[in-house]
Amino acid sequence: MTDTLSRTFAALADPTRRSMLDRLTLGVASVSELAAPFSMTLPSASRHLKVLEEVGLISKGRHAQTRPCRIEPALLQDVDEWLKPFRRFYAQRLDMLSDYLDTLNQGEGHGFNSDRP
Amino acid sequence: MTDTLSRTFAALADPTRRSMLDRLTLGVASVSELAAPFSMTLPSASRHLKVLEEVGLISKGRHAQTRPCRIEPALLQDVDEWLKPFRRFYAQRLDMLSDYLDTLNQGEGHGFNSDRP
DNA sequence: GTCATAATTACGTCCTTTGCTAAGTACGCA
DNA sequence: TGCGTACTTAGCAAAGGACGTAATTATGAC
Repeated sequence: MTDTLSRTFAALADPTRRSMLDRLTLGVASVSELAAPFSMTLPSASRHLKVLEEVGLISKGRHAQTRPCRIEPALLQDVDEWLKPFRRFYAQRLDMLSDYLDTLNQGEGHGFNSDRP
Repeated sequence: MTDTLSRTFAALADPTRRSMLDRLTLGVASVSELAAPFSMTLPSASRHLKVLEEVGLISKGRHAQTRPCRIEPALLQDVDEWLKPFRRFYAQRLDMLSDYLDTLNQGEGHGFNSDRP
């Protein structure tokens, strides 16, 4: 389990860490701010943020005593890219992509049948 | 770590299991077929498939002695849905979504531009 | 310098995961 | 009914993850 995608998925396999990432879509936040919604101790929350930082899903700056955290989107994009080959299995249920994938299936003939599950 | 999304990400946090899912995009395959590319023993590979089945990423049928496996796309779609709020952080680099998101950013509510290429 | 705040590190414990080997189950066929 | 193939279960050891408490570093205010 040493590759980047595996470590990314492992980091996302925790509801606390996903919730922290959700919070960060609203903007930069300190460790304490990110820890506040949870019932765990600050060291535990800090370790979750360290996991996110070490894998590369967030980065931390410095401002006085606080460590402002922000999202680093590259790995989430990697996850998105990994999902691509699977989209045709549920494309008809995806609002955002349905028209695009319908077009792809009808026209381009990129090597797969649109009537396969 | 009992919620579905956490168990899904945990199941995907293993290169063997992701590789098995990749293989299943080509169509149904038996346990032995899915295990063949890996250097591990058959019981270990079978256990990986059991993890995928228990979380709901694949399902197994029965055909003589074989257990044909197929992808169950619902959870991958859940992952896709979870990614949605993060797409705006890397949208300009996503081929598939760039047109849609450009439209969105220009002020449209949520309609899909149907006269797009 | 002294003190308070923000965050991290150290350490111990519990639980889960992953791999192996060996044994067991389910099915089709002669 | 007995045999081979396909797969699963059982049991064990090694490794990793998540939590808490206690101690430590880093910065700013006084």
